[in-house]
Amino acid sequence: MKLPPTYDASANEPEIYKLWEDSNIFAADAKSQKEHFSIMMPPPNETGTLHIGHALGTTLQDILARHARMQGKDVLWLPGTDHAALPTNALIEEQLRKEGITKHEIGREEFLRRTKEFVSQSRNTINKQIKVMGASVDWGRSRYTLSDPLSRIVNEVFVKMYNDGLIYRGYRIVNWDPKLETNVSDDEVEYMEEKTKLYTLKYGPFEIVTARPETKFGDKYVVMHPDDKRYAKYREGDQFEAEWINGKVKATIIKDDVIDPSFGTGVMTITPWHSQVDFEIAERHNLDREQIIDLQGRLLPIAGEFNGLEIDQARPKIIEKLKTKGLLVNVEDNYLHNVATNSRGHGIIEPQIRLQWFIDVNKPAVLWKGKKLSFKQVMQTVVREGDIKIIPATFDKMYFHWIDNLRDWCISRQIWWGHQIPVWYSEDHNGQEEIYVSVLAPKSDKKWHRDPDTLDTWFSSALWTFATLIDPVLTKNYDLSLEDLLKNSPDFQAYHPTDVMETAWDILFFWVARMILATTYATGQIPFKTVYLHGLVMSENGGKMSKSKPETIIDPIEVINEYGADALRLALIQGMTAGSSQKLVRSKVITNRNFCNKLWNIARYVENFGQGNNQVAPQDIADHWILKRLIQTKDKINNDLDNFRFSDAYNKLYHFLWDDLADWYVEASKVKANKDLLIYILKNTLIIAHPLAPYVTEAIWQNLNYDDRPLAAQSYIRLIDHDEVMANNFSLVKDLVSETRRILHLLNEKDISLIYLKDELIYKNQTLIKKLSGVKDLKEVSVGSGLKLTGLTSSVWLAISPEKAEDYLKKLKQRKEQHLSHISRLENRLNNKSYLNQAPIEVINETKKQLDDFKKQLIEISREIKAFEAI
RNA sequence: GGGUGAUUAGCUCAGUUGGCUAGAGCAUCUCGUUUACACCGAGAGGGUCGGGGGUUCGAGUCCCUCAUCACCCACCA
Repeated sequence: MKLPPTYDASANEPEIYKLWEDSNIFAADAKSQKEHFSIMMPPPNETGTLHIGHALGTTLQDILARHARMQGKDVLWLPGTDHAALPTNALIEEQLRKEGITKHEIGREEFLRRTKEFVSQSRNTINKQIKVMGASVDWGRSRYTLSDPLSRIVNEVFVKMYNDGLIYRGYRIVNWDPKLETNVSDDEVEYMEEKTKLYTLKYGPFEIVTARPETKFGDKYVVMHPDDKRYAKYREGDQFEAEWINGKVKATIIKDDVIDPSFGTGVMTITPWHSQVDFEIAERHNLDREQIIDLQGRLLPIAGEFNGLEIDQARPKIIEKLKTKGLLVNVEDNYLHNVATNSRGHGIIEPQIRLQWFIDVNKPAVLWKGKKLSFKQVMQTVVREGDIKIIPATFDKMYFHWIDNLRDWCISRQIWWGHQIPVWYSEDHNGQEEIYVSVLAPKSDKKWHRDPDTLDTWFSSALWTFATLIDPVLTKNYDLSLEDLLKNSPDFQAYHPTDVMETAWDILFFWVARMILATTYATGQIPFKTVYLHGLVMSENGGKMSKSKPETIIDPIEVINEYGADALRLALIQGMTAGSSQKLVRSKVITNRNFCNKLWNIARYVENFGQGNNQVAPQDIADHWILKRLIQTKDKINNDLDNFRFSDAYNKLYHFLWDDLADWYVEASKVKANKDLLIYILKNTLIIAHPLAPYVTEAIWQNLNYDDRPLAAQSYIRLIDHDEVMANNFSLVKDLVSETRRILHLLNEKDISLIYLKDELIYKNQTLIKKLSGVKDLKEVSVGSGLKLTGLTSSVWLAISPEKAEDYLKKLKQRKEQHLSHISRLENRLNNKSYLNQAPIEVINETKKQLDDFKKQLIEISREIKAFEAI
């Protein structure tokens, strides 16, 4: 089949993906004798479509997977999706709101039915998109966090932690979102800057400052710094009466050093039920707490006449009342402060004290390498001791800092979409609450009711690397313990710990850290050996892409439709460095589309020579040279990919393919083609390029019928030998050609001959040199004349009269100056005793060689200049 | 308030333990339609590596300092 002149990605890609799927080459084989390699795809949220960040992650993982496969490993790249409890729940509630109904009206069951319908649609879209990007995942092993098998593991781990005393239930202050009626973890809180009023109020003998007067009804403690001299006469525990919003209150003095004496008056009252800091003060001093605001964000009866009002309505009325009572001292208008919001849905967080489930991160109950450690300690240990390596290493600091400040993890949520907590309650005969914590529901005839709360989404995601590897069939057997399940699952035995976790750095805490926490505990293994973190992809103007600003969003699917998946993949990794954000500019995508087309056209050229022969051998100097370059390139790319240097690998491929192969070897082959070698070089270039640009390479492979098995199933092979001297001879010819071209272009001359003194290399390759350099012809002479080339060991002249070469003379003089300065720099270096004593011998030898080369060239250049001046 | 990272050609970015005569792509300029490719070929110009100081035989790379930008954490009563 004759290839068309340009590579049309959209015409080739879908068929190729189908070919890969049909030939089942991405299926892992746990029983294989080959070395195993495993990587888990971070499961995308089933809330919509994939964004450009997913495209980057998918590309990097695909490169790793294909590279490992070509190294002859048995590769498992496991795909899947996340039920994304909070975001999904928020989305469905939003839908309901638009329809004018509330979740309470339709009930839990109907709500879940709707949600399931929505996510299954969303999942289809996502899976399609993953295919479009060319991801070589094992679809047969696709997993879902809210599926039965994974839910079983979620329950197992919950129960195990509960039995080990690592999960407890308690009254704690949580981040309550009245909008979604759930609490969220600290990490899910997002602060937004807001200008508001700051009120100074009179409170007994003190003045206090607040931005939130509506929380103040129950305040009966006044707190100040113990060392604050202004208030030295007050002692802890002193009491006084104060006129307050709804009449007189009895207040108590508390001294605590969290108070900043320089803020406001240095005195504050506290509301432990609705503030983290206040709650902690109350804990330390054993103080009363009272709820002021209910879970829907309305004031409670303690607010007296304001009972039932929403915060926004109540605030101005409260201030009005304070004013009439003469308690309002001052109002500052533009007070800048941060409002806590839920990062999903942006409900304003109202701290509340609630009975919740927590994971204790400080209790030493995790057995790790023979020691009992706390979750915090395990998470620190595995990274510090190098069991897990984070790339780039700079994220270590962030990781440790996060763990140092980690508090107990609140894992219960009040939303409906998610894993319902496996806890049941009942009353015993004394009316005392009885708790039943188990993977299965209690069977006794007592009346049990299940805890209505669900688990934080990240609890199930934390199990992703191993829960996905447990045999789903086994999970139906409840006689098996978690240990049994792990032991009897071939996939877990073969693929865990996984080799790499590749993900965006912004979920290092949410997810990566928690996988480490849960996996070390549940399996005794690390979840992965290496964590590779990629940066954010920014819009063309450098800002973050955000859903609220649709014009900033680059849709990967649109880009792929226009330029092809390979072009997008290559654009994303070109110049990318781990952990740093990058801007995706259109010109970059075009460049890489062109790259794919270049490869396509090399193949078109090679296609002309028909089918190859098994007898491949280099003959001419160009053959030896291209083989040498191919081997070097292959080794370097393999090394780069082994070390996660994606951009470097691509850079080397780019220049090999474009500069060496297309511009030199293909051109040389037009003089004399070694057909079999040409095909051999192309085949192996395709193999090397395949992990980076899978579609176009496979398209060529298929079109040229290179093998029965797809390119995606091929392995790197040991390349045939080449001769060093021959290869270097081509380099000499290349230099000669380049210099000739430069001079001809500079002088804007054509139809010039090259003449040379007897030289076997030039004699043998005169057709090649003539064709590549564009000279009229080559002649052997006994005496040279014209412009002598300065860059070569042989004596070669351009047969042009020197009078025509004024520009060239200028150039020569410039070069002479440059050479002189280099020479003096290198000589100084070599005269420096400290340098000679301390620099490594290779560096010194390199310097000597450089100096030598410069000197040799200088002689040539000077001689040429003299010849000019003699005219 | 605490911390981290960035600053290299007009633009987007590489530069792995210090050895660099600082690279690439795009853009610019010159020449060129030689049938694999104009999504092309040949050639050229363009940077005192943010400023200042230091360590070293040697600094884009390490240290200090300043400036600007980005991000993270904490949270302001």
